Amino acid sequence: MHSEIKYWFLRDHKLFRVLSNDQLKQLCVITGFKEGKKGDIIYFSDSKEPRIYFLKKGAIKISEVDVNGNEITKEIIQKGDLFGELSLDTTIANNEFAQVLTNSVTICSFMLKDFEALMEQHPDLALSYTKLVGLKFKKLKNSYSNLVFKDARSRLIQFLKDWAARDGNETLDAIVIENYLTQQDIAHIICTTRQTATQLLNQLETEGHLKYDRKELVLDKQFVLQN
Amino acid sequence: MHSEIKYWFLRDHKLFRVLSNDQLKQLCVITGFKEGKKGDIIYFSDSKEPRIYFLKKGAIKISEVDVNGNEITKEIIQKGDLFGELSLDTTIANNEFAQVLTNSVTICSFMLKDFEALMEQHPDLALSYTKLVGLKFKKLKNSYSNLVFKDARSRLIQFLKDWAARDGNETLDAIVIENYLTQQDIAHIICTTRQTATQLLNQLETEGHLKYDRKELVLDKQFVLQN
DNA sequence: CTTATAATGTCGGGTAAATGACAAAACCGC
DNA sequence: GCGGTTTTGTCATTTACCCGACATTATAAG
Repeated sequence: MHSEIKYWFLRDHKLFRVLSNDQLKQLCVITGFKEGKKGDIIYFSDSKEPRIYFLKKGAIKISEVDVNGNEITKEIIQKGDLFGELSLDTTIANNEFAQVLTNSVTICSFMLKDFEALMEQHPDLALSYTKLVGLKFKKLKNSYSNLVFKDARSRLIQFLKDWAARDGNETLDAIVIENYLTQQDIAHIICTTRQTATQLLNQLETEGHLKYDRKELVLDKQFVLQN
Repeated sequence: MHSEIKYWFLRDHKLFRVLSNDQLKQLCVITGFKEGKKGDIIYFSDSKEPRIYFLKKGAIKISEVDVNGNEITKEIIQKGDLFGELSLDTTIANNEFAQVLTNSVTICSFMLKDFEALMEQHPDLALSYTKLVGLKFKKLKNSYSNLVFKDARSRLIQFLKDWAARDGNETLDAIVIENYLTQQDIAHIICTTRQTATQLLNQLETEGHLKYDRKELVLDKQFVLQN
């Protein structure tokens, strides 16, 4: 691929459409360009030079592992989304990392300080970015509430609905999702154990709401619309 | 109090120091000035005219109640802090409200749209604001991890340490906090029941780590530093 | 001081979900 | 195809915490 093309990857994100070509070049995404395959770890949050990443193709998860090896997944990042040190804060450490879920990903990235400089010059950009962070903040608040108020089954259903909305292809009476998540992955997202996730998925399948296999997930349309 | 003085309340927050007097006046905080007493509800998140609030004096909690009447407290706001529609997003509903904890509070506020307009003109402001929201985002991520990884006792201890850091007065071998929280309040913060919170507090008291009563909380300094 | 109200203390039973352990099935590289 | 590895299925046991109930104590209000 010609490197000229790589420069314009960021245009896929509405945040960067307000920028001129020269401004976009300031971010110097070429050096931050990379491809990855399933299982690769993209970054650790305590890296010396904080960056922001743009996912051009594929899907990744943002996770944290505690001292006992327990993992939770805080967010699934899809094609066209940003991740990394979005909070612009580099003082408080957190043990987050990003791992590739799909067979391959394409990523470009830029340094936090370059981005901040650009925002100083471009108030539009700063405001849009603030809203982007604000939205992610709000979504996490929502996950937090769900975790406290709802049981594992409800959280699973909620997740499946969200996944369908983000990633599903509608057919006549179903929504089909190309499945790049194991039941273990799903368990981490809804904050439960693998065994519980398995049981609940089978329970939902028995009830006729979905069909799960390693390749794809088919959700009953009625089921997704209700609840 | 002269209304001229009220205008400059916001100067207490470092976010607003970059602004000129005229710019600060644009926010029109006078109309949003109010005092409140313990138990008062300051705002609901689904209000028609979203605002951002600055807490000049006192302490409040940001909570959510679900359909069954269960409550969680997402954040304690102290003197000098901002709250309200900080995410700048008005599309997704969440049932948050703010309630006064201390005997009295002093608050000023301004409308979201005025603030956004100001950020458009003042990239510095937008950038600082993003960092502020980013920090809150990061703190919530931390609470989320704690909720999943740690048991109620650990979460209580973590909360007490945070509270001591924010609000405590150091003595020779203890940290004294003026107590404006009931055990029910604390339970909401650490996402457990009142009964569990009570048991854990008494357990910690029996172990000699603290002394809790309705007026004040005394934490053993060793205890706060360790763990 | 008296009484109402709110906050704290305590206990036993019930339960969702974790844990650990193992088997079966699906997938992948060769 | 075969053999190793990953993923999924199932179950019996344990546990942290919830839930409801009630007694006791502190605080506020008349």
